[in-house]
Amino acid sequence: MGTPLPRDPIGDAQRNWERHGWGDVAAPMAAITAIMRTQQILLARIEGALKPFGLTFARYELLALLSFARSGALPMNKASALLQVHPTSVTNAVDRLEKAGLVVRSPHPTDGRTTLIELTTEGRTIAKRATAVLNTEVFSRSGFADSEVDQLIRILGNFRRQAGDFSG
Amino acid sequence: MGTPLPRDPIGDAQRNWERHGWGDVAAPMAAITAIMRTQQILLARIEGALKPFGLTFARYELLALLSFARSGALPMNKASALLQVHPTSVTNAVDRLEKAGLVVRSPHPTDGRTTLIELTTEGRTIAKRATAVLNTEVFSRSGFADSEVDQLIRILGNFRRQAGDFSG
DNA sequence: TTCAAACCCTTGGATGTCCTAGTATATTGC
DNA sequence: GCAATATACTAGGACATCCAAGGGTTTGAA
Repeated sequence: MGTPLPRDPIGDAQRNWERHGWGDVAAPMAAITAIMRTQQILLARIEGALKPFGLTFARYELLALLSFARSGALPMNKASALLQVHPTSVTNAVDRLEKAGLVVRSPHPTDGRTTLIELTTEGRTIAKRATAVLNTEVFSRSGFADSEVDQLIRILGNFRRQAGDFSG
Repeated sequence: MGTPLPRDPIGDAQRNWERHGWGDVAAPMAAITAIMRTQQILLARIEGALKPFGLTFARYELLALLSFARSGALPMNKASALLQVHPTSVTNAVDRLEKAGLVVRSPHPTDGRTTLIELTTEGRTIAKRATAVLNTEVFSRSGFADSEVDQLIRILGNFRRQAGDFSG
């Protein structure tokens, strides 16, 4: 995975699709494959930036979410819904963040089924520092032009709405 | 993860970024987060379509790659390079595909270090059928307009080239 | 009021990805 | 020709994601 390939493998795949009679879906296939690959590249950059903090992207996302909650606490099911991941993924992330002392679980005051995730002081500090690094090292140098960012937000926003992510 | 949220969580995150003094990178952050989420949605659809074949996307990609190789065989390192995944991921996929009887490992005729992955007859059949299902059930109904597909291919192609995926 | 249905979180299992060795084979350079 | 370096694959481990199931808590309908 070091040296650039001489040719774009996704472009090749698209041509193969066309050559085998799937010309009508070759372009969407290529676009979707490109999304998969782009996600992989971006995730690697993000995880690299977070590594010094002992954080993964999944854990960082949870920390960031909590840091924006007024009280610094959220029910696990709410975190699961907002992060759009399976509840067990939140359980997993909270286990590790709790072990690292960045969050604590506490019982919900009125609903015995619910567990609140609460940011610790250190958790809030780490969240702030990690955000700064992520912003300066990854998001500010994404490689996307401003107009491309706008297009991505628009196109993927429509897609996510269609997919049932949100109704707004 | 069933009911749509009343508001777009990524839009909310973008506003939170702006509110906390990161307005200059809020948009790229939102675009990148949207890519992550879109990948997650698409992957779920793809895996759903492949499930009846006992395939995952990773295994399917390898099968498809082999099916486009003239001889129906490729060295593992070449597959790793073309799929842009770590060699151990290919080892993993080949293990399972071999167990399922869809590919076989064979020694490289001249290089003792290299292992060739070869499509079996059944592997070729499954690849063809899975491709048809994927094309008709996922790629042909991606939810992206034609113009959006073009923009995605262009924007993400530039990005991948910048990231060092290919030099073409 | 009571009890079934709904909801919340966790455990256990299957997969995928990456990284870090470790073994075997090729290539290179002296 | 032989030793040092480079390549190719695999084993083992850390994490993340999802699904299926189980146990506790609430809700709501009879």
